[in-house]
Amino acid sequence: MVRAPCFDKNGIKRGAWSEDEDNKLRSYIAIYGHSNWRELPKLAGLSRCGKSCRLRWMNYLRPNVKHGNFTKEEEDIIVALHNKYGNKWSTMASRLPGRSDNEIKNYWHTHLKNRVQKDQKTTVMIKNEQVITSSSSPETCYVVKEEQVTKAANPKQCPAVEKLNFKTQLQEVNILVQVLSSESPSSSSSSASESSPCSLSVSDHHDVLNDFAAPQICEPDENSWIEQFLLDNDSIITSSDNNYIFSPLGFTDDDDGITQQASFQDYIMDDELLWSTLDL
DNA sequence: AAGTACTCCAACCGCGACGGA
DNA sequence: TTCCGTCGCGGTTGGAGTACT
Repeated sequence: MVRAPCFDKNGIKRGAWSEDEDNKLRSYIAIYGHSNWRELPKLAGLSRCGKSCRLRWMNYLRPNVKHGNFTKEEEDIIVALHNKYGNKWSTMASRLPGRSDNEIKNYWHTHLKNRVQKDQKTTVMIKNEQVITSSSSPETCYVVKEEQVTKAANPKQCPAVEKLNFKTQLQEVNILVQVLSSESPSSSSSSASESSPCSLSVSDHHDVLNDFAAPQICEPDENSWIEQFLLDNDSIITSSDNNYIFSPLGFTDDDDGITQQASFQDYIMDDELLWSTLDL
């Protein structure tokens, strides 16, 4: 499954790397590092170009590089990051420890792209009439249409319920926020809790829910599932230094005291808005 | 068993970004 | 400011392995 070794007109070897070449590169970098990729192959006794050495090191020989199957969690992270960044493979790789940009790119194209495209088709089909189910009572189905949430007369009218499941979307956001908050510039200099780069705060749930600015609900007494969901899922997230807070109310940056408040519908219905709100 | 089509991933290529002279 | 060398990124390709006919 690799290119057959060959030599170009300058005597530079190309194609698959041999065990011996790997060892040479590995041991050279272990001793001298890789400050100059161009000079490295000569010094290490390799008939390769610097670019090829760099690629081999970054994708395969580097310590802590994981090989083999991606976990379900890794898949979710990749999908979430791709939503946010598009084809920024190196950015995605920096948030997935042990995976190279090349590996993520390959995995996306061979495994995830088709799956996500399928999902998007389903979303487009019901673009103007989106559906949410309650996580606590799946038999209840809400239709969101132009700033209004109405309870569907018949849950069977909700053909794509799973694709737009509220819980699933927020879980995806939670994963992304955890990944992103771990590399937030301000969190690195934090003097606050050291325990986790991303901790959940439930202490403000009550206030948050009191302030909850939901759009017009046609049947206000029957939206209790929303509260129930919020309590069930600890969906208010703060980074360890409390600089960033993600909550159903908006994305808060305590540094300048600005709270960007988005509508309930924004968070649930519009991926673009949702990601742009998480502008880290 | 043999031929063909398809899958997957390591490696290559070209280009833009960046830093130093 | 411009030029040049190097690095890193993202798209593409080659070809071994596997599935299908």
